[in-house]
Amino acid sequence: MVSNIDHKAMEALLRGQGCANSLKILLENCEISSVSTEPLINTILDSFSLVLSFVDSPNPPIYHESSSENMARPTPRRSSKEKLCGAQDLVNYRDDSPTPCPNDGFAWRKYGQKTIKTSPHQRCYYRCTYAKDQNCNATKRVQKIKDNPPVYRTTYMGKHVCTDSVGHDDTHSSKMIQFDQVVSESIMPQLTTIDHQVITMEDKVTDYIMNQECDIIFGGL
DNA sequence: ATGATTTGACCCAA
DNA sequence: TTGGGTCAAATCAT
Repeated sequence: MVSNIDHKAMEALLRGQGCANSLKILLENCEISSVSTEPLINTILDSFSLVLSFVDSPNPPIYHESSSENMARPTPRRSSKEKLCGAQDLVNYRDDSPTPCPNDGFAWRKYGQKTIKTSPHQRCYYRCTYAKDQNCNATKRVQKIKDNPPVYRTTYMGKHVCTDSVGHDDTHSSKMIQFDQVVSESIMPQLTTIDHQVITMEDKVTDYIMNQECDIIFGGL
């Protein structure tokens, strides 16, 4: 089991690495005249500072981009024993497995995979691990939408009603889902960022497709 | 043995 | 009829 601090450190490292790669691409393509490199550099430095703070301090500062308890973490592809349902954040996370599945703090079980007509990539379907046990109807779809750098679109549908949560209370009838800003838009304009977006789920909405799509970029890691 | 993933089949809406 | 979403048996991993 990886600690929460490790999750945040990993996330910060990946963010910094992603920005470094973006900077590299900009430099290689001589695009520094059109795009400021300063935000990239600052983000990289901030990432390292954050990681160092985790190492130095037993009580690391709360990362400013996150308001919920759990950050993504690089879990092994199979973590069947984990009880993770309840975390909210969708973060920049790289998985070396052939089928990247960014851990957003929920426990998901894959139940299908389809080739999509309009896309050369397959779409994977996941549902909450506790869908049966607790009648949790949360599902998500993950589809690669871009090759280089690899960009994955995750679409969340339904809401978590499972109670096996860590940290965040997810049992309310109204659902607040928050996504971390992965990388600032000025840094990666191609990335659809959702900065602390809050979606309130009303009970009257029966077909409450959240359709919160977040393009997750695993830039050249 | 148990739980997760894979994958072809099936269902249904457009 | 076609394509997207889900089911469920087979397979795999622990």
